[in-house]
Amino acid sequence: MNREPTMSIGALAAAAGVSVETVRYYQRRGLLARPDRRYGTIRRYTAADRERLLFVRRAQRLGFTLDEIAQLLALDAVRDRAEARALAAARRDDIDARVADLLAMRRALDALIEHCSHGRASEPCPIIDAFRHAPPPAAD
Amino acid sequence: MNREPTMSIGALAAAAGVSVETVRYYQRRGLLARPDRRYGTIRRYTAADRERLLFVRRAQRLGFTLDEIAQLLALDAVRDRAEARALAAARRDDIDARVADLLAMRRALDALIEHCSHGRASEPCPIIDAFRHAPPPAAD
DNA sequence: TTTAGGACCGTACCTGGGTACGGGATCAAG
DNA sequence: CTTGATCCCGTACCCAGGTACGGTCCTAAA
Repeated sequence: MNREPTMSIGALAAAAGVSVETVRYYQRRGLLARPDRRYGTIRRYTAADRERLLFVRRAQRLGFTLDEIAQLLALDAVRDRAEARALAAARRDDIDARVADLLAMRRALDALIEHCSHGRASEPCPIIDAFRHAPPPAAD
Repeated sequence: MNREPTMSIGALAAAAGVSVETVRYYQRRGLLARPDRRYGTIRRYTAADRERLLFVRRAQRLGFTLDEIAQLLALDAVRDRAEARALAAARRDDIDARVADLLAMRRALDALIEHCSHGRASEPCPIIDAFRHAPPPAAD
């Protein structure tokens, strides 16, 4: 594996399937280092930079926010596994809560759609009607 | 039920559990009408206005965006049940897709957490390691 | 050598669903 | 009549996660 800084920012971005602007954005956010310009005035990137960028994208796909990813990266630096596990568990619980929420919505919508497909047209639509007569929303 | 415009914007907002600013925002978005100021310089609202506001909030709780709610309101005005049903079905499909996504994330996280809790400390954390060696993310 | 296509940088803008601010008018209570 | 709470309105700002723009500089290929 090539450890020499050979890639331009464009090549790095392409290798991870993101835009150059996104790479710069991650640099601003502190997720990626901005290498210094030893080789002319253009910054060059290594395979390690590419791995780190891919890491960010993969973690994003599991629902981590950029802030959480920054934390993971920091935990990795000090090899704090317990903390990393806690972070992952928090994400999992968050996902569980969101799924439960979505399923409740789904059931409600399903009932409405079902109800709406029976019954005569030009009566008020049960879907819309339901919003009109449902109990007031709970405080969030 | 009182059809006279009696409520101030503050009373209206309180009745629906939202802030005055939110009511104004909905007016700007075209979800709520801005009554004219026939009774002095202060705008007054009716029970119908309150119902419409509650409608908006309930629909929001089922995951409709404000734009979709505006559509529902328009469909209601012309009593287009088929279209309302289509909108609800689209929301439901959207929810299904999101749930599937979240469950995939959840499974991946679970596997990582499980894997991480076995194995010796001060080795690289499997959670973080997984991001490092996983296949490149699919293009979204 | 010229020229197209990057790279560089700072800064502004986008979405969605609001929240906050500031200055003036008005209303109800004491 | 004054005080304090509301109302009115326009405008700016917030969050995340970027995208877009504009101007200058650099580099590789013909």
